[in-house]
Amino acid sequence: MGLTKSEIFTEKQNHLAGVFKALAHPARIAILQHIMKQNACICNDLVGELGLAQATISQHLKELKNTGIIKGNIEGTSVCYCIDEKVWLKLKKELNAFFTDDMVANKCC
Amino acid sequence: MGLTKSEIFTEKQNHLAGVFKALAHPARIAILQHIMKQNACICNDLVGELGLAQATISQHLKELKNTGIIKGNIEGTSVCYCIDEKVWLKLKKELNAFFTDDMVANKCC
DNA sequence: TTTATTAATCGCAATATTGCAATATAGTAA
DNA sequence: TTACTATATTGCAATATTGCGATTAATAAA
Repeated sequence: MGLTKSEIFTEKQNHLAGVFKALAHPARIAILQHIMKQNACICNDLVGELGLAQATISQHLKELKNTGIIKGNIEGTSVCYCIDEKVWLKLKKELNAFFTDDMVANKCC
Repeated sequence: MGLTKSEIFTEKQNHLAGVFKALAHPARIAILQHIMKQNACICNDLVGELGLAQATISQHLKELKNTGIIKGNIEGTSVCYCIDEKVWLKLKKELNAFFTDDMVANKCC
């Protein structure tokens, strides 16, 4: 049906899946890496850097913004996007918890 | 077009995105958590636990198996799925690196 | 004002994902 | 053998995602 049955899962599970989903595209990975490399903010040099159309990149930025990972400041005619460090560290902790805390010694196969 | 232009990204970016994609569904999160909680392997008690049809769960398991996160051992008539610890730790490192190594002090917005 | 420039949004086509009923396959039990 | 159980696979419908051209909105420069 193409429609995820989110009602049957916990909020935490839906949230985690949502975070992973936001990162589940190479363009968005590339965008984040690009933002991280520049010690300063960048706007849409991305359009030049990545081989994607402006509309496409704008959409990916929107998705990243919707999940809170990045935030944008209008600077004159262009927009400056940066990682939201608070959110970033929170996500890092969450993912780490998923990979660690829930992991019980599991030796069978 | 619905078709990700993976040619224009690095292998690493595509790989990372692929890992995130495998985890980008609450059912797959739930399946992994379920496997982790049981100190032993489980098969398709999942069909009872989660509210999804057998065919659907089998498909999610297949996806997790394809990315290498879990592996399945045939045990008589049923199949025992477990986390592949080697892969799991590798992924944990990779994701951690993504969230840490590439992160440069980034104070602007 | 007019003209660029930057970025967001709209609308569409192509493709992917999700979910499930039905069926197929494989092993066990009788 | 037949019957049963557990999984996998197939085929389909509904929905989501990806990508982009075209347009729009907003600001800057002339």
